[in-house]
Amino acid sequence: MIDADWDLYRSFLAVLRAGSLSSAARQTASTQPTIGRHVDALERRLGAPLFTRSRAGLTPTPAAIALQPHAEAMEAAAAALERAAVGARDAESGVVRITASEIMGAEVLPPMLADVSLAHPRIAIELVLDNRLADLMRRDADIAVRMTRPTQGAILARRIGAVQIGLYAHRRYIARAGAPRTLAEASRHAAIGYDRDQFAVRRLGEEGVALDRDFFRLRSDSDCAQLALLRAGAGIGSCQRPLARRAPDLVPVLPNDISFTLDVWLAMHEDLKASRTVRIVYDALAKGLADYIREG
Amino acid sequence: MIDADWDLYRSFLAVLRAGSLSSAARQTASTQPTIGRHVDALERRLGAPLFTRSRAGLTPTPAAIALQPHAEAMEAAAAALERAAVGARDAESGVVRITASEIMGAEVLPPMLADVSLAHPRIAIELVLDNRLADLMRRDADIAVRMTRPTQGAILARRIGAVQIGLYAHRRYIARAGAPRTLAEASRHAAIGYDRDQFAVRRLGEEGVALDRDFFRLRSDSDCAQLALLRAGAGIGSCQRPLARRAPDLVPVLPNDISFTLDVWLAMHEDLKASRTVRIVYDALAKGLADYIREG
DNA sequence: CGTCGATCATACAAAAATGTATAGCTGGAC
DNA sequence: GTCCAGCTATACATTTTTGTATGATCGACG
Repeated sequence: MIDADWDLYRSFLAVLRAGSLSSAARQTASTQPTIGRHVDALERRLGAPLFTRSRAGLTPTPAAIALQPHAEAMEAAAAALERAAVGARDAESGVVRITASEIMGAEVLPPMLADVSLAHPRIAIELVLDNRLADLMRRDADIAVRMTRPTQGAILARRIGAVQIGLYAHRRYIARAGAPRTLAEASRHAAIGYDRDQFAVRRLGEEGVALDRDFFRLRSDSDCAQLALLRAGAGIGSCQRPLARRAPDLVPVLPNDISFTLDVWLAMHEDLKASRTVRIVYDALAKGLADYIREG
Repeated sequence: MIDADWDLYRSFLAVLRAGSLSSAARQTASTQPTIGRHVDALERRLGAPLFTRSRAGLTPTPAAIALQPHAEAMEAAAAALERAAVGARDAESGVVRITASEIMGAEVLPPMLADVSLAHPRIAIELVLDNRLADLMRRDADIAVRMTRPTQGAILARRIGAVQIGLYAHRRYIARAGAPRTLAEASRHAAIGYDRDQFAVRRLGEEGVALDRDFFRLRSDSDCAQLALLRAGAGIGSCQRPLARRAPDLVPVLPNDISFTLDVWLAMHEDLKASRTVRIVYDALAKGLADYIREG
């Protein structure tokens, strides 16, 4: 009988995904020797080699690749169990984990979350800022604030509305460099935009704004850094309209020429519907985001 | 984030099934304090009570019951992973676990397994004797020898044939008590049969042998004990015909009146088809059992 | 009404797993 | 060619987990 500890499968899965013991250890809040021992133990119990060791990392054997779907099934079941457990407890307490884009998480959500936290002192909130989409199915987070429609299966998603995006600049910048009156003029200005983030550039392209990397004179893949540059008067950049209106010194640039909207979606797993705790935060965000959009 | 050790879920499932910490500990080769601590830890992590403790055992809360299917999904995935791992290793070595009925396991299989073991010294064999059906899906065993057609899903089953069952008695018994010539006469003899095993009695009923408990003067729910009684000349009992023919001192009783057959099935999980090790044992048993049946 | 058997909870010793630190190897950049 | 970053493997101290032994409580049963 094999009957290995289920924890070993979890380490196994982490190594499969990370590609090395060290990397897997970093992602699982463990250490490299521990993960290594787990893999050793699992290989011993299963009686089959799972990885070929090298100095560069661990390469999975065909056997390990064949085992991966099963380990992922275990992971999915564990996540479902956790969601069910969270949904089952009815107390207005516990931890709610939210994932959002950088701008949303750093600029828009904090006031709303502050309100929730004050009104419900027993609810703890974790905020994960990541422009990549976190996986609600795997329970990377309980609630997601996204700018695209969630496509995964058992996800409860609500479209809050569309936030307007426009070009802005600080008064100081305008005073020094003047305000462009046409698109052609704008190209001679200090534009703030993305560095290497292909995803963001492509998304802009879909919105009808075809720009290549060289168009930007100030480049950063961090949305927060872009916003900070904008506020510091470094140049012209895009900004969510309600956010810009809160800053009295930001003025619109070419509002009639460049303007588009991004949908705002709020999502949670269906299994968490029953959780009062998650629901409280979800509803607060729904209302807060709706108000925010209306500001624009 | 909850992110509990997966081992906790396993203990949780064991307690759910066993109904008490002590019982769960026995079934998992662990101890009662350990299982208890696991349950405590899981309740703390999930933030919800899972059991109401009492001196008689642990009663699951509704929350725990809701969580059970997920834990079972994890278990199923773990079992599938193990089967895949066993199937993937191609060496003719490892452990093969066989489940069989008492008679089959104690009287019929051992010579075959001895041959396999000699021919393949690196294959270890575990033999589980249990008249209840072990669960191949859960990987309670790799191979099952059964007397009924397996009904579970992804099971590879082969009908080896039908073994004849008849009544027998030892020469010594016949010499002392005489041989019955009719069924009516037989009812005055010392009959060997089942004690409280309803399943066995009902199965006899289905075969057209309607007998109640009082018919038997020598009762045991252990098939091995019944056979030993028969061999010791204690009375008249049923026996597989090939088995009886091996014992020179057992003579048939009323062979024309009472005789029926039991199918013999050999089963393994489909996932294990690829395993050379399991396949070797499976094929050896298939051949050995076919020869055995032909002896009758 | 007491006894027996089975249960959970707790204290303490033993065993096992983990983390820290370090050595050694490898591949790519300059 | 050398350096650097990143990786695995190993030794050792520490922490954590586990097991043993025991006490206390409850219910079945005679």
